[in-house]
Amino acid sequence: MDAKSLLKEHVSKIVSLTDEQFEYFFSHFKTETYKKGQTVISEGQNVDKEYFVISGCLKSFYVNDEVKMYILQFAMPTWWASDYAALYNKTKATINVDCISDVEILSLSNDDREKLCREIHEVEHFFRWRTNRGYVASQKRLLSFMNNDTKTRYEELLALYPALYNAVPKHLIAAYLGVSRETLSRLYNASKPH
Amino acid sequence: MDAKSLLKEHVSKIVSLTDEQFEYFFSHFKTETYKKGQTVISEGQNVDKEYFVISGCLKSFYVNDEVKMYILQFAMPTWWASDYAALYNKTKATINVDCISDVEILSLSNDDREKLCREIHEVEHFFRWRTNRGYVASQKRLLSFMNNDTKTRYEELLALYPALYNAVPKHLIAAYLGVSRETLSRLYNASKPH
DNA sequence: TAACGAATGTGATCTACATCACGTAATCAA
DNA sequence: TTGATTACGTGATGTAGATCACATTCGTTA
Repeated sequence: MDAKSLLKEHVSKIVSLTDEQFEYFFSHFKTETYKKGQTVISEGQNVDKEYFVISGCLKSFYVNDEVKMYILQFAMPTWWASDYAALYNKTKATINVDCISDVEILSLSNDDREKLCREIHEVEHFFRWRTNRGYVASQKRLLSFMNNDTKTRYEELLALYPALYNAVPKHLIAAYLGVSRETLSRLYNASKPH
Repeated sequence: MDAKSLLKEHVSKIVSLTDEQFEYFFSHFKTETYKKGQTVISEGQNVDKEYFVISGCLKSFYVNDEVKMYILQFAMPTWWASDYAALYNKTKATINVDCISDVEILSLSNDDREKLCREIHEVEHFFRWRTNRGYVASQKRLLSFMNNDTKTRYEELLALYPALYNAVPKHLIAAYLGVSRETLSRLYNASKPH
């Protein structure tokens, strides 16, 4: 499916926009393509856009002083990604976003989002809905982190993103789960049929 | 400060409502008071309201099968609390909310919030803003969980809620940090002057 | 003011996972 | 095809924090 249709279908699930409204809405997005491994947002820079994934897979992640990486999100088609803390507060990025595969994404600037939200009530409703979902998902993941062991979280992750299993290297899955790649490897091989 | 003024001041920081609009907005809230230890939301029941804290302190928490408690949030005055997953998805509560002290809160039903969001664009903007902040805070806490040791998270918590230190028993702080009360006790006493 | 339960402190032991070290397999670029 | 880089597996060892057990202090209520 092309970018415009994908976005339209995604938005239509939540709010009804007239064709003119959607055209206007869509006119604020810009198509961008990246190759596997390229960087979309990197730590320290200004962030003024968020991204809607059309094809491929992004990851957003934090890297600490000891160069350990923690993945906040894998963004598959119809998912949104950015450094929202930096975007909303107009501060420098503290997280990175890059491409796990070749990707096509639509970018929307913070100013344009806010303008669209002001101009079209339905658009504001859509973005409120979107953040609500993100908030609930984030709380759920936090709880799972506190409550469940690594194996359970690994199974949860595969249930949430079944496509990931073959799409991304295992050390990235470990970085999402917050464990070392060695631990994930042992875990994974322990439950294999022998 | 009385409930109405506190809510008005809180909302005014983000959006401008006319006096009539605010009166109308406020008319959908209901004052509720609880004693220390009473339950506001408990697991398994239907959830149809969210709460704005006027005075006192709530906690929202999850209890797992082994009866271990994990605190998602301490809600102080001007903070909002509910089981948002249950509220938004109209499912049964999986988390509990109860009172750490005597409290006064304002309740707003889900239906009324949605109605107000439809009727007054500014109100929708306010709630979008509120969820955005919650989302960013939740992501930040998740990262801290993955990246920092218990001591660092303990110091972060006290920086975020300085009032907590004397306001709540230490085993609740442990439940927020996701560690056992014994571990927190040792941590805390290790850094004491002798 | 007595007494009971809740909150806290602290030792001993156990365990999941990190870290380090090294080897092998797969992928990619020239 | 080959060399280099990246992904992955696995043993040995270290450690933060869990768990269990029990003592002590504090607060509430009768």
